[in-house]
Amino acid sequence: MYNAIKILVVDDEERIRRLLKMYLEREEYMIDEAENGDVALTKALENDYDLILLDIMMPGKDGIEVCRELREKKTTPIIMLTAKGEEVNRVQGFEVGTDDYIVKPFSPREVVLRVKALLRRSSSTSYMQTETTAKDVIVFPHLTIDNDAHRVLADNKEVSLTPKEYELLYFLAKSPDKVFDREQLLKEVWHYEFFGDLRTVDTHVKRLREKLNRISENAAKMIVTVWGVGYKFEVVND
Amino acid sequence: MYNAIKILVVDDEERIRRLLKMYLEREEYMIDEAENGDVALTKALENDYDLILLDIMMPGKDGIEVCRELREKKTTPIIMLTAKGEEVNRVQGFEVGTDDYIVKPFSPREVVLRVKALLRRSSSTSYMQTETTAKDVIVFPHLTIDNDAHRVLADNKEVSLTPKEYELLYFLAKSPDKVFDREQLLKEVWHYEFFGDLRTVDTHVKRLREKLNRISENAAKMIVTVWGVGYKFEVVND
DNA sequence: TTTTTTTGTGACAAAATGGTGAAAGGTTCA
DNA sequence: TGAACCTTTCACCATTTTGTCACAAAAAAA
Repeated sequence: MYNAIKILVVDDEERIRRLLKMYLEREEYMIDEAENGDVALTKALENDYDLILLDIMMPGKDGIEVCRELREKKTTPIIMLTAKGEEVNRVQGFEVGTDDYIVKPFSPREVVLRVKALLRRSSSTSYMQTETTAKDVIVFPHLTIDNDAHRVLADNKEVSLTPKEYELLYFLAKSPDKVFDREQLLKEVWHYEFFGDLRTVDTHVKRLREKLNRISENAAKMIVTVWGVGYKFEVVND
Repeated sequence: MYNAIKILVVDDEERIRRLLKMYLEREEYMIDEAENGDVALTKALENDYDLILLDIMMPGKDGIEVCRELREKKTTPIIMLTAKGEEVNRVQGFEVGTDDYIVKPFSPREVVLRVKALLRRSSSTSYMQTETTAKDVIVFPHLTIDNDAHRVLADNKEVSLTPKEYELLYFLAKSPDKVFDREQLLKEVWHYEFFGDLRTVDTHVKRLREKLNRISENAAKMIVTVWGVGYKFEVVND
């Protein structure tokens, strides 16, 4: 099964784990198990689970502690399983960073509902994409330009560019396959009224290629010299 | 005054009670006082307070005990007043059913802020608790911003920020991976019509980083300078 | 091939920019 | 009111970025 939603079930009681697993697998989720806090933490850090069902009461490292420690590294959605009413306060009280809780004894149907609800919420709410605003991102093979973050990724690794380098690349990439001569580039990217040295453009192209090339040869190849005219951005076939 | 919001202030020190009463009356709340645990409990059970400010350290029945006993009968929102350090754990450690806490010595501004936030939360939440409540909490690895309580936790330790520092951080964190130039920040965070010195932003960023860094290097790293443009909030990989 | 034109490149000084500490101006509070 | 705190401004400094040039390399033309 590809792209399956992965859920980690953490409880010291084998019976409970088996129960949860059964119901959740019926919903096509992929279930992983952990029988104590330490195992849970290890697994949660190593894998990117879509959700974690976490019992509070466990010998050794308890659920709240696991939650705390995990939150220092990840924001995986967590649903707490609590034995009694009282415990709810502990979870609900402050900033443990849980997303929901379920009180035992729970009905399997309820668990499934909560899991679905939380998955729905977190897939749309996660901090990665809080805003509904359309993002300004240009994606090419080997090269991504995120204009919101002012970030350039070549083969998924960040390329650190200076402002002018960035603007030049962004300008060219906005109009792929279109050639610009040096005058146009000075006017559009440099916003000069009257021109400086046309060769300034060359120098920046040089530096840009250099930085891209350091990370991805393919990305660098996309800035193409058009002899006698200027430069253009072009998607090349490897 | 009809429909006034009633708050019970519990502390054995007369000075503290007077102080709290002063701040809160300025906000049009109706204040009642109790100088020890037993009186507090009696009053709290007889009246329907909208909120209780409860000191932990008191001769006789202490705050935690009062809270416990009260919780058997009522769900009145409670903010704990704690002296330094250790005590926070007892409250924050989720043993009791408190809703928020304030560490002494407190700033009046903070008290009023917390009181307002908790009143807002508990009035809209009624008995439906977690389900419908849209909590305004942003969680990142190493950093949590609880906009309800106006509290920032870096690696689960509280960071005490000034109002401007807090607003700046919150604003940036609300839109991760988005760069804002200094003008935008002045406009959005400072609400300036006409601009002041753009470098004011730098100074605040400096102090914000300083405070975060004092507690968590990883948290501080999330405020990223984008050279030639401005600042952004970004989740970094260690 | 040789010559001419155009582009790539390294070096370097000038300019721009952000970090920072201190001081001045405001605000809040006991 | 004065003290403590917060905010803003400013000037200095280190660092980064930029524009320019001279020369090497490459491509086109003769």
